[in-house]
Amino acid sequence: MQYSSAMAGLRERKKQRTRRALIDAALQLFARKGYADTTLAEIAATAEVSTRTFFSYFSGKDDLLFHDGEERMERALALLAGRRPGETAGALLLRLVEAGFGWALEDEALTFEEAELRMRLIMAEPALRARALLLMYDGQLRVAAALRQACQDELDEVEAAAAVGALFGAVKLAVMAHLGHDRSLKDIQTTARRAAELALDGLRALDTPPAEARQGATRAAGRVPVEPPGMAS
Amino acid sequence: MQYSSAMAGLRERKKQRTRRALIDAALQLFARKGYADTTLAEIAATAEVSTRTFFSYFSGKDDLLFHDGEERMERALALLAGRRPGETAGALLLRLVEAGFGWALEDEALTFEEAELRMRLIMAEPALRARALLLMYDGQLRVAAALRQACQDELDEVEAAAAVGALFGAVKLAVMAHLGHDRSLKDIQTTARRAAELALDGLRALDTPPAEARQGATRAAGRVPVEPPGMAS
DNA sequence: TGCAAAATTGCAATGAATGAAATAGAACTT
DNA sequence: AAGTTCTATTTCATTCATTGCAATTTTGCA
Repeated sequence: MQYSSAMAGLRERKKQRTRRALIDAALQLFARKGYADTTLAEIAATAEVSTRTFFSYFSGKDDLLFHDGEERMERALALLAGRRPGETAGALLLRLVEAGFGWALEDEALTFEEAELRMRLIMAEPALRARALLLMYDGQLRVAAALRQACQDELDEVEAAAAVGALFGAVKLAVMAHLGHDRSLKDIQTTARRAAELALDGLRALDTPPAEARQGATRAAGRVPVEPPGMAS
Repeated sequence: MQYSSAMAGLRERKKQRTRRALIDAALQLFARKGYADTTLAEIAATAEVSTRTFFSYFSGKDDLLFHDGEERMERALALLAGRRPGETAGALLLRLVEAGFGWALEDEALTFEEAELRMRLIMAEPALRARALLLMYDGQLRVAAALRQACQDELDEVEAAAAVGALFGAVKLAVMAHLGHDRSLKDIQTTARRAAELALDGLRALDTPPAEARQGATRAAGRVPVEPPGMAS
């Protein structure tokens, strides 16, 4: 225990380089041959390390694609911990969603191409989809716990969990279902906002289709009147 | 193609028996030694078939535990297709949630012990949790599509997906977070109902903690007045 | 009984993942 | 600078899930 955690030794720098080399090698191979058809041996060889070494950097082949999740999570938890004085639980959660978009966009160290490749791989490979969902799920549990902490006496455990589950569940499914049609970042963001608004307002807001009372004060955002009025299969 | 799908030939009955034998053997071994420490070879040996044969019944070790998902899904889709004349989208979804509980309870061919064992295994093994979440996710997409179909002109794609995601997301996370404390079926059901109500009413319903207007007509269920009125942090 | 389809099996191979011991490379000490 | 300690890497062996293929057995039916 010579020096503290924030070191700059050669050893540490080398490890970071190897880590990047593994990720880059993997992404490149995945892009070229697909996820399933790329072996760990190939990845390790391309990154110039032994196959065994791979496992001291990542817990498995899939872990490679989800290496930056923890950092995001910590920022999310920090945001929740920094709840503003008069802020309601709903507003706090909404702020988290918006902040998440900001983080995703301003993320250096992750080009658009990489992000898109990753998304394509995840959608194509069930194993990766499952892993992604697991991370979301575990993350939501942590967010729910943090929300409960931030709102102490206002929310019980079930309410906090339900709120988080509803909000992110809505956003997730809406974005995923909408994906495949278009892929403009802007459109996705709009979709996510609509879904979030819907979760905040409650599903019953959908129960009055014959135009009326749909302009609740909180309904100001998103919601461009774009869809064709009539439609059938 | 001598006879149609509903046959009773010896061949078919034997297959069903083998299938059950595999499931039973697996559950028994999982219960005794845990999921990870049970090999396919052991399962196959216990069920008196070759290891290779296992794969003509299940797609993998994990598939064994999720064999009854498709049937439930079909019932769910049928329920959605049978939307009642004046029924709102929210009411329809709520009816689906309630029906789901009914199905889970009146399910012969699955004892409480089995259900509980399965739940324990899924919670303990990340790989199984991931698989379960994947099934839920894919299922929700199908439910959203069916809901969209059932409500034709009332919901666009994003609204349908968001509604389904919010409702089931809330129920899922609330139940999961609440699990571990108690395990009474009744309690779980109550938790699920509260979460569903919350998703239907919208998260903003939580935004007015200083007692007032919290007795919306739809808020009749659960919700015992337990929390301390005051709050600060 | 005998034939055709379907199910089962044995065998081999691939690839992910893990454990253990040996080796090489850094960092620190004197 | 040489020696020592700590850590990363490699090598080797092993287990296990999964898949393809060819051989074999079982079942349904004429």
